[in-house]
Amino acid sequence: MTIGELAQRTGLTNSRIRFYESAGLLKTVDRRPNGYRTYPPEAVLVLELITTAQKAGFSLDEIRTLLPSDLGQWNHDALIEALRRKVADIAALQTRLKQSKAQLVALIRDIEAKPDDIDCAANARRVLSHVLGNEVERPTLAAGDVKLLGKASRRRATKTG
Amino acid sequence: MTIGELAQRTGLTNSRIRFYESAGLLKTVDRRPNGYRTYPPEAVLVLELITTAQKAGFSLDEIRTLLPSDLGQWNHDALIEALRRKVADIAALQTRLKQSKAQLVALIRDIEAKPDDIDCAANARRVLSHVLGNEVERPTLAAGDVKLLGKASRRRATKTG
DNA sequence: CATAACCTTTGAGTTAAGTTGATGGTCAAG
DNA sequence: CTTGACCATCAACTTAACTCAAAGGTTATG
Repeated sequence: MTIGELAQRTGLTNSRIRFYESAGLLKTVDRRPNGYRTYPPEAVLVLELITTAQKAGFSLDEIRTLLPSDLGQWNHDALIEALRRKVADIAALQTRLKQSKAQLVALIRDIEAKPDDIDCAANARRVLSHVLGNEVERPTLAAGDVKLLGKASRRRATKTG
Repeated sequence: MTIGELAQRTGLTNSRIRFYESAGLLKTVDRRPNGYRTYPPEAVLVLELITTAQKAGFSLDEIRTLLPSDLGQWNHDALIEALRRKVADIAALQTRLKQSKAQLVALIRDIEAKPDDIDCAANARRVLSHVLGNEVERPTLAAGDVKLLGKASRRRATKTG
Protein backbone atom coordinates (compact mmCIF):
# COMPACT_ATOMS: atom_id res chain seq x y z
CA MET A 1 0.00 0.00 0.00
CA THR A 2 1.34 3.47 -0.86
CA ILE A 3 1.08 6.37 1.52
CA GLY A 4 -1.71 7.88 -0.55
CA GLU A 5 -3.81 4.72 -0.31
CA LEU A 6 -3.19 4.48 3.40
CA ALA A 7 -4.20 8.10 3.80
CA GLN A 8 -7.44 7.49 1.96
CA ARG A 9 -8.30 4.41 4.01
CA THR A 10 -7.67 6.14 7.31
CA GLY A 11 -8.91 9.59 6.46
CA LEU A 12 -5.59 11.12 7.47
CA THR A 13 -3.33 13.28 5.34
CA ASN A 14 -0.07 12.06 3.82
CA SER A 15 1.87 14.62 5.82
CA ARG A 16 0.28 13.48 9.04
CA ILE A 17 1.24 9.88 8.38
CA ARG A 18 4.82 10.93 7.61
CA PHE A 19 4.79 12.99 10.77
CA TYR A 20 3.71 9.99 12.84
CA GLU A 21 6.52 7.98 11.35
CA SER A 22 9.04 10.68 12.21
CA ALA A 23 7.61 10.74 15.71
CA GLY A 24 8.35 7.05 16.11
CA LEU A 25 4.75 5.85 16.03
CA LEU A 26 4.97 3.82 12.83
CA LYS A 27 7.63 1.21 12.66
CA THR A 28 6.34 -0.97 9.84
CA VAL A 29 7.39 1.26 6.97
CA ASP A 30 9.36 -0.30 4.14
CA ARG A 31 10.58 1.31 0.97
CA ARG A 32 10.22 0.30 -2.64
CA PRO A 33 13.32 0.51 -4.86
CA ASN A 34 12.22 3.93 -6.04
CA GLY A 35 12.17 5.27 -2.48
CA TYR A 36 8.39 5.26 -2.06
CA ARG A 37 7.04 4.12 1.31
CA THR A 38 5.04 0.90 1.29
CA TYR A 39 2.76 -0.24 4.08
CA PRO A 40 1.31 -3.58 5.17
CA PRO A 41 -2.46 -3.81 5.76
CA GLU A 42 -2.01 -3.61 9.55
CA ALA A 43 -0.84 -0.03 9.15
CA VAL A 44 -4.50 0.91 8.83
CA LEU A 45 -5.20 -0.63 12.22
CA VAL A 46 -2.23 1.07 13.81
CA LEU A 47 -3.30 4.47 12.56
CA GLU A 48 -6.86 3.89 13.71
CA LEU A 49 -5.54 2.93 17.12
CA ILE A 50 -3.48 6.08 17.28
CA THR A 51 -6.35 8.40 16.44
CA THR A 52 -8.66 6.54 18.82
CA ALA A 53 -6.15 6.90 21.64
CA GLN A 54 -5.76 10.57 20.83
CA LYS A 55 -9.49 11.08 21.10
CA ALA A 56 -9.38 9.43 24.50
CA GLY A 57 -6.88 12.03 25.66
CA PHE A 58 -3.52 10.38 25.11
CA SER A 59 -0.64 12.43 23.74
CA LEU A 60 1.50 11.08 20.92
CA ASP A 61 4.30 10.75 23.44
CA GLU A 62 2.23 8.46 25.60
CA ILE A 63 0.94 6.49 22.64
CA ARG A 64 4.46 5.89 21.41
CA THR A 65 5.56 4.37 24.69
CA LEU A 66 2.48 2.13 24.81
CA LEU A 67 2.23 0.95 21.20
CA PRO A 68 4.03 -2.36 20.66
CA SER A 69 5.89 -3.00 17.45
CA ASP A 70 3.79 -6.09 17.03
CA LEU A 71 0.06 -5.53 17.46
CA GLY A 72 -0.26 -8.88 19.17
CA GLN A 73 2.42 -8.15 21.78
CA TRP A 74 1.13 -5.52 24.17
CA ASN A 75 2.82 -4.68 27.40
CA HIS A 76 -0.25 -5.63 29.35
CA ASP A 77 0.68 -4.13 32.72
CA ALA A 78 1.99 -0.84 31.38
CA LEU A 79 -1.11 -0.47 29.26
CA ILE A 80 -3.51 -1.10 32.11
CA GLU A 81 -1.60 1.29 34.32
CA ALA A 82 -1.62 4.01 31.68
CA LEU A 83 -5.34 3.57 31.19
CA ARG A 84 -5.94 3.83 34.92
CA ARG A 85 -3.80 6.95 35.12
CA LYS A 86 -5.71 8.52 32.28
CA VAL A 87 -8.99 7.78 34.02
CA ALA A 88 -7.61 9.42 37.15
CA ASP A 89 -6.47 12.45 35.14
CA ILE A 90 -9.93 12.82 33.70
CA ALA A 91 -11.50 12.50 37.12
CA ALA A 92 -9.23 15.23 38.49
CA LEU A 93 -10.11 17.50 35.63
CA GLN A 94 -13.79 16.81 36.18
CA THR A 95 -13.40 17.98 39.76
CA ARG A 96 -11.76 21.21 38.72
CA LEU A 97 -14.31 21.86 36.02
CA LYS A 98 -17.12 21.36 38.46
CA GLN A 99 -15.66 23.94 40.80
CA SER A 100 -14.92 26.42 38.06
CA LYS A 101 -18.44 26.11 36.76
CA ALA A 102 -19.90 26.58 40.22
CA GLN A 103 -17.81 29.72 40.70
CA LEU A 104 -18.96 31.16 37.40
CA VAL A 105 -22.58 30.42 38.15
CA ALA A 106 -22.21 32.05 41.54
CA LEU A 107 -20.60 35.08 39.91
CA ILE A 108 -23.48 35.44 37.45
CA ARG A 109 -25.97 35.32 40.29
CA ASP A 110 -23.94 37.83 42.24
CA ILE A 111 -23.81 40.29 39.37
CA GLU A 112 -27.52 40.00 38.74
CA ALA A 113 -28.38 40.35 42.42
CA LYS A 114 -27.56 44.06 42.35
CA PRO A 115 -29.33 45.81 45.22
CA ASP A 116 -31.76 48.44 43.95
CA ASP A 117 -30.24 51.22 46.01
CA ILE A 118 -26.67 51.21 44.65
CA ASP A 119 -25.34 52.30 41.27
CA CYS A 120 -23.42 50.31 38.73
CA ALA A 121 -19.96 51.34 39.87
CA ALA A 122 -20.80 50.46 43.45
CA ASN A 123 -22.18 47.12 42.30
CA ALA A 124 -18.98 46.53 40.37
CA ARG A 125 -16.93 47.16 43.50
CA ARG A 126 -19.17 44.87 45.50
CA VAL A 127 -18.91 42.02 42.99
CA LEU A 128 -15.19 42.64 42.51
CA SER A 129 -14.56 42.25 46.20
CA HIS A 130 -16.35 38.91 46.13
CA VAL A 131 -14.40 37.73 43.10
CA LEU A 132 -10.99 38.71 44.34
CA GLY A 133 -11.79 38.13 47.99
CA ASN A 134 -11.93 34.36 47.92
CA GLU A 135 -8.61 33.90 46.16
CA VAL A 136 -7.55 31.43 48.81
CA GLU A 137 -6.80 27.76 48.42
CA ARG A 138 -9.80 26.97 46.28
CA PRO A 139 -8.45 24.72 43.53
CA THR A 140 -9.72 26.01 40.23
CA LEU A 141 -8.51 24.99 36.81
CA ALA A 142 -4.78 24.54 37.03
CA ALA A 143 -2.78 26.77 34.77
CA GLY A 144 -1.95 24.78 31.68
CA ASP A 145 -5.03 22.63 31.90
CA VAL A 146 -7.27 25.40 30.72
CA LYS A 147 -6.37 25.51 27.07
CA LEU A 148 -9.46 23.59 26.21
CA LEU A 149 -11.82 26.42 26.94
CA GLY A 150 -12.24 29.65 25.09
CA LYS A 151 -13.00 29.01 21.48
CA ALA A 152 -14.04 32.63 21.14
CA SER A 153 -12.52 34.73 18.38
CA ARG A 154 -10.98 31.89 16.45
CA ARG A 155 -10.30 33.84 13.30
CA ARG A 156 -9.29 30.95 11.14
CA ALA A 157 -9.29 31.94 7.48
CA THR A 158 -12.05 30.12 5.69
CA LYS A 159 -9.58 29.33 2.98
CA THR A 160 -11.91 29.29 0.00
CA GLY A 161 -8.99 29.36 -2.38
CA MET B 1 4.48 51.95 41.69
CA THR B 2 7.32 50.54 39.55
CA ILE B 3 6.93 47.35 37.57
CA GLY B 4 9.06 45.48 40.09
CA GLU B 5 6.84 46.50 42.98
CA LEU B 6 3.72 45.58 41.03
CA ALA B 7 5.25 42.22 40.22
CA GLN B 8 5.97 41.56 43.88
CA ARG B 9 2.46 42.52 44.99
CA THR B 10 0.78 40.32 42.39
CA GLY B 11 3.23 37.45 42.35
CA LEU B 12 3.71 37.80 38.61
CA THR B 13 6.99 38.35 36.79
CA ASN B 14 8.02 41.67 35.27
CA SER B 15 8.06 40.12 31.83
CA ARG B 16 4.57 38.78 32.23
CA ILE B 17 3.26 42.20 33.18
CA ARG B 18 4.96 43.76 30.16
CA PHE B 19 3.53 40.98 28.05
CA TYR B 20 0.01 41.74 29.27
CA GLU B 21 0.53 45.38 28.41
CA SER B 22 1.69 44.50 24.92
CA ALA B 23 -1.35 42.24 24.60
CA GLY B 24 -3.61 45.19 25.32
CA LEU B 25 -4.74 44.08 28.76
CA LEU B 26 -3.20 46.93 30.76
CA LYS B 27 -4.13 50.40 29.69
CA THR B 28 -3.21 52.37 32.81
CA VAL B 29 0.53 52.45 32.25
CA ASP B 30 2.28 55.82 32.48
CA ARG B 31 5.93 56.58 32.16
CA ARG B 32 8.26 58.57 34.38
CA PRO B 33 10.63 61.02 32.71
CA ASN B 34 13.35 58.37 32.67
CA GLY B 35 11.19 55.99 30.68
CA TYR B 36 10.30 53.68 33.58
CA ARG B 37 6.72 52.42 33.74
CA THR B 38 4.66 53.64 36.67
CA TYR B 39 1.41 52.08 37.83
CA PRO B 40 -1.56 53.28 39.90
CA PRO B 41 -2.70 51.09 42.81
CA GLU B 42 -5.64 49.72 40.79
CA ALA B 43 -3.16 47.92 38.55
CA VAL B 44 -2.90 45.31 41.29
CA LEU B 45 -6.64 44.71 41.07
CA VAL B 46 -6.58 44.52 37.30
CA LEU B 47 -3.82 41.92 37.32
CA GLU B 48 -5.59 39.90 39.97
CA LEU B 49 -8.74 40.00 37.88
CA ILE B 50 -6.83 38.80 34.86
CA THR B 51 -5.28 35.83 36.63
CA THR B 52 -8.58 34.96 38.26
CA ALA B 53 -10.34 34.99 34.90
CA GLN B 54 -7.59 32.84 33.45
CA LYS B 55 -8.08 30.28 36.18
CA ALA B 56 -11.76 30.21 35.31
CA GLY B 57 -10.89 29.27 31.76
CA PHE B 58 -10.87 32.58 29.90
CA SER B 59 -8.19 33.23 27.31
CA LEU B 60 -6.31 36.52 27.28
CA ASP B 61 -8.16 37.34 24.08
CA GLU B 62 -11.50 36.99 25.79
CA ILE B 63 -10.35 38.86 28.86
CA ARG B 64 -9.16 41.76 26.75
CA THR B 65 -12.52 42.21 25.11
CA LEU B 66 -14.32 42.06 28.46
CA LEU B 67 -12.03 44.19 30.64
CA PRO B 68 -13.17 47.82 30.74
CA SER B 69 -10.61 50.60 30.82
CA ASP B 70 -12.30 51.84 33.95
CA LEU B 71 -12.88 49.15 36.57
CA GLY B 72 -16.21 50.75 37.47
CA GLN B 73 -17.52 50.71 33.89
CA TRP B 74 -18.22 47.14 32.88
CA ASN B 75 -20.18 46.19 29.82
CA HIS B 76 -22.75 44.39 31.88
CA ASP B 77 -24.53 42.50 29.11
CA ALA B 78 -21.42 41.35 27.28
CA LEU B 79 -19.93 40.18 30.54
CA ILE B 80 -22.96 38.18 31.56
CA GLU B 81 -23.18 36.65 28.13
CA ALA B 82 -19.50 35.69 28.16
CA LEU B 83 -19.90 34.11 31.58
CA ARG B 84 -22.89 32.12 30.40
CA ARG B 85 -21.03 30.96 27.31
CA LYS B 86 -18.10 29.86 29.44
CA VAL B 87 -20.42 27.89 31.69
CA ALA B 88 -21.87 26.23 28.60
CA ASP B 89 -18.37 25.45 27.30
CA ILE B 90 -17.50 23.82 30.59
CA ALA B 91 -20.69 21.81 30.56
CA ALA B 92 -19.96 20.55 27.04
CA LEU B 93 -16.49 19.55 28.05
CA GLN B 94 -17.87 17.76 31.10
CA THR B 95 -20.09 15.72 28.84
CA ARG B 96 -17.19 14.69 26.63
CA LEU B 97 -14.99 13.86 29.59
CA LYS B 98 -17.69 11.70 31.07
CA GLN B 99 -17.94 9.69 27.86
CA SER B 100 -14.21 9.37 27.44
CA LYS B 101 -13.84 8.16 30.97
CA ALA B 102 -16.61 5.63 30.54
CA GLN B 103 -14.94 4.30 27.39
CA LEU B 104 -11.62 3.92 29.14
CA VAL B 105 -13.18 2.15 32.09
CA ALA B 106 -14.98 -0.19 29.72
CA LEU B 107 -11.72 -0.86 27.91
CA ILE B 108 -9.93 -1.71 31.14
CA ARG B 109 -12.69 -4.15 32.05
CA ASP B 110 -12.57 -5.64 28.59
CA ILE B 111 -8.84 -6.22 28.71
CA GLU B 112 -9.03 -7.81 32.12
CA ALA B 113 -11.96 -10.02 31.14
CA LYS B 114 -9.71 -12.26 29.07
CA PRO B 115 -11.31 -15.67 28.63
CA ASP B 116 -9.15 -18.41 30.11
CA ASP B 117 -9.05 -20.42 26.94
CA ILE B 118 -7.44 -17.91 24.57
CA ASP B 119 -3.89 -16.63 24.45
CA CYS B 120 -2.61 -13.07 24.72
CA ALA B 121 -2.46 -12.38 21.03
CA ALA B 122 -6.00 -13.62 20.55
CA ASN B 123 -7.15 -11.49 23.46
CA ALA B 124 -5.42 -8.51 21.88
CA ARG B 125 -7.33 -9.08 18.65
CA ARG B 126 -10.58 -9.46 20.56
CA VAL B 127 -10.08 -6.22 22.51
CA LEU B 128 -8.81 -4.41 19.43
CA SER B 129 -11.92 -5.26 17.51
CA HIS B 130 -14.01 -3.79 20.32
CA VAL B 131 -11.90 -0.64 20.48
CA LEU B 132 -11.87 0.04 16.77
CA GLY B 133 -15.28 -1.44 16.13
CA ASN B 134 -17.36 1.27 17.76
CA GLU B 135 -15.71 4.15 15.95
CA VAL B 136 -19.09 5.47 14.95
CA GLU B 137 -20.70 8.74 15.92
CA ARG B 138 -19.85 8.53 19.59
CA PRO B 139 -18.66 12.02 20.52
CA THR B 140 -15.44 11.69 22.44
CA LEU B 141 -13.05 14.47 23.30
CA ALA B 142 -12.96 16.79 20.35
CA ALA B 143 -9.58 17.16 18.74
CA GLY B 144 -8.05 20.30 20.13
CA ASP B 145 -9.87 20.06 23.43
CA VAL B 146 -7.68 17.29 24.67
CA LYS B 147 -4.49 19.15 25.38
CA LEU B 148 -5.27 19.18 29.04
CA LEU B 149 -4.64 15.51 29.56
CA GLY B 150 -1.38 13.68 29.42
CA LYS B 151 1.10 15.14 31.82
CA ALA B 152 3.27 12.06 31.35
CA SER B 153 6.91 12.49 30.42
CA ARG B 154 7.10 16.19 31.08
CA ARG B 155 10.87 16.42 31.13
CA ARG B 156 11.15 19.98 32.27
CA ALA B 157 14.68 20.79 33.43
CA THR B 158 14.68 21.39 37.15
CA LYS B 159 16.74 24.45 36.54
CA THR B 160 18.84 24.49 39.69
CA GLY B 161 21.11 27.15 38.25
C1' DC C 1 33.91 56.17 39.16
C1' DA C 2 32.82 51.42 39.83
C1' DT C 3 29.31 48.34 41.10
C1' DA C 4 24.82 46.50 41.87
C1' DA C 5 20.20 46.62 41.23
C1' DC C 6 16.98 48.35 38.93
C1' DC C 7 14.73 49.56 34.37
C1' DT C 8 14.28 49.63 28.89
C1' DT C 9 13.47 47.24 24.08
C1' DT C 10 13.77 43.63 20.75
C1' DG C 11 13.89 39.25 19.09
C1' DA C 12 14.02 34.52 19.64
C1' DG C 13 12.77 30.17 22.12
C1' DT C 14 9.35 27.07 24.36
C1' DT C 15 5.28 22.98 23.55
C1' DA C 16 2.15 19.91 20.66
C1' DA C 17 0.64 18.24 16.67
C1' DG C 18 0.71 18.87 12.78
C1' DT C 19 0.45 21.91 7.92
C1' DT C 20 2.46 24.30 4.07
C1' DG C 21 5.81 25.29 0.66
C1' DA C 22 9.93 24.73 -2.04
C1' DT C 23 12.36 21.77 -4.77
C1' DG C 24 12.92 17.74 -7.11
C1' DG C 25 12.43 12.52 -8.38
C1' DT C 26 9.07 8.75 -10.53
C1' DC C 27 5.72 6.91 -13.42
C1' DA C 28 1.74 6.07 -16.64
C1' DA C 29 -0.83 7.99 -20.49
C1' DG C 30 -1.17 10.23 -24.81
C1' DC D 1 8.54 13.96 -24.69
C1' DT D 2 5.41 16.35 -22.13
C1' DT D 3 1.71 16.57 -18.89
C1' DG D 4 -0.23 15.36 -14.54
C1' DA D 5 -0.49 12.69 -10.57
C1' DC D 6 2.01 10.72 -7.50
C1' DC D 7 6.09 10.46 -4.28
C1' DA D 8 10.45 12.27 -1.57
C1' DT D 9 12.98 15.57 1.88
C1' DC D 10 13.60 19.57 4.62
C1' DA D 11 12.66 23.82 6.70
C1' DA D 12 9.56 26.98 8.23
C1' DC D 13 5.07 28.26 9.92
C1' DT D 14 0.92 27.81 13.05
C1' DT D 15 -1.38 28.97 18.37
C1' DA D 16 -1.14 30.60 23.31
C1' DA D 17 1.01 32.50 26.84
C1' DC D 18 4.59 33.44 28.14
C1' DT D 19 10.17 33.20 29.25
C1' DC D 20 14.86 34.29 28.36
C1' DA D 21 18.89 36.54 26.55
C1' DA D 22 21.27 40.38 24.63
C1' DA D 23 22.47 44.99 24.77
C1' DG D 24 22.04 49.03 26.95
C1' DG D 25 20.13 53.22 30.06
C1' DT D 26 19.32 54.86 35.21
C1' DT D 27 19.96 55.35 40.02
C1' DA D 28 21.80 54.75 44.60
C1' DT D 29 25.86 53.66 47.22
C1' DG D 30 30.73 53.03 48.53
